[in-house]
Amino acid sequence: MTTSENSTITANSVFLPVGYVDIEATLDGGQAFRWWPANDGYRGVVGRRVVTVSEADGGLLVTPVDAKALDGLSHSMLQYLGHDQDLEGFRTRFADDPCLGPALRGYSGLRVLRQDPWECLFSFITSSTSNIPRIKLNVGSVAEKLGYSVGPEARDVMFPEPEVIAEAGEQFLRDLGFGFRAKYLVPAAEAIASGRLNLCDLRETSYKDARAELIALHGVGEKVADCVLAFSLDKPESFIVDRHILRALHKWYDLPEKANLSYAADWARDFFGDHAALANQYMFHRERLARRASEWGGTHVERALPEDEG
DNA sequence: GTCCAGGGTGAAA
DNA sequence: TTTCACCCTGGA
Repeated sequence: MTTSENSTITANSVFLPVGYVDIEATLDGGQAFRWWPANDGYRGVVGRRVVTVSEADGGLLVTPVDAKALDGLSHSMLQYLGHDQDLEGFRTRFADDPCLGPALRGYSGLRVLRQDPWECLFSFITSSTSNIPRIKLNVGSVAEKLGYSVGPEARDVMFPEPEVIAEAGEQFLRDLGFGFRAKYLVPAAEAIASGRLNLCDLRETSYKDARAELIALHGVGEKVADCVLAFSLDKPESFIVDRHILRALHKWYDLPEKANLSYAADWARDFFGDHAALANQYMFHRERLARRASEWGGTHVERALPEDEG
């Protein structure tokens, strides 16, 4: 067993001392779409590795399916989990915020992921007028059909390269149930395959310029662009507004009556600054819990502790 | 069985 | 600035 400041490695897994992380809300809460429940945790693909992630005391336990894949695993996982983000600064700054304060005390384990930009872009173009179960179905099926296998199960695949998607073509995606989104996905794949657009370069580009480059793609509007910027391109100042978030902003903050989605996003970026993406996730999660509670005929109550399993 | 909403976007009015 | 078509899947 070896120990470092960042992780503890045992025979077949790595412990990441990253504090409490709510893996269901973080990995399966609408940021990423290819994590599946497995042995008291979630199984998915990060880089070239199939891993199982489970919550452990004071952090996360990460177990690669291939036991030889331990080298560099903790670094890769810390990157993926956005561990370099300013979570502490965010917690301190918004501890007394009327919306975020209770959210932070109730479920502190949310993180903003740092995903592969191409898979992220593909997923959020797919998300247009869709819902999470269907996005998972679509993204999962194209991955299984075209992705490079890196493990024993059908889902253990790397997301197909843009070249492969471009080659497969629009009809292929339509046949998989992508609907009208297929006509956006193939040109996007071609733009990246041809080198006309380099997604990873956008990590070094300013928020504003990177956003403009994404929106230039057909099928990518402000909402999808902000998802990709927040969840894969290192833009913590990104803020995603859908109608639920818009309602939350009106409810908790003094937003002008006439504010539309676009105005609200500008306002939120200005208000939350470099913590906008984190604020966004906590707000979204709070709204989602509240909605779920009301659908079940009750009211959402803030909890002091995460999910105590009965 | 029908009806409808779902983390939108682009084009036309 | 507002309205509408676009595909289709799961839940009510």
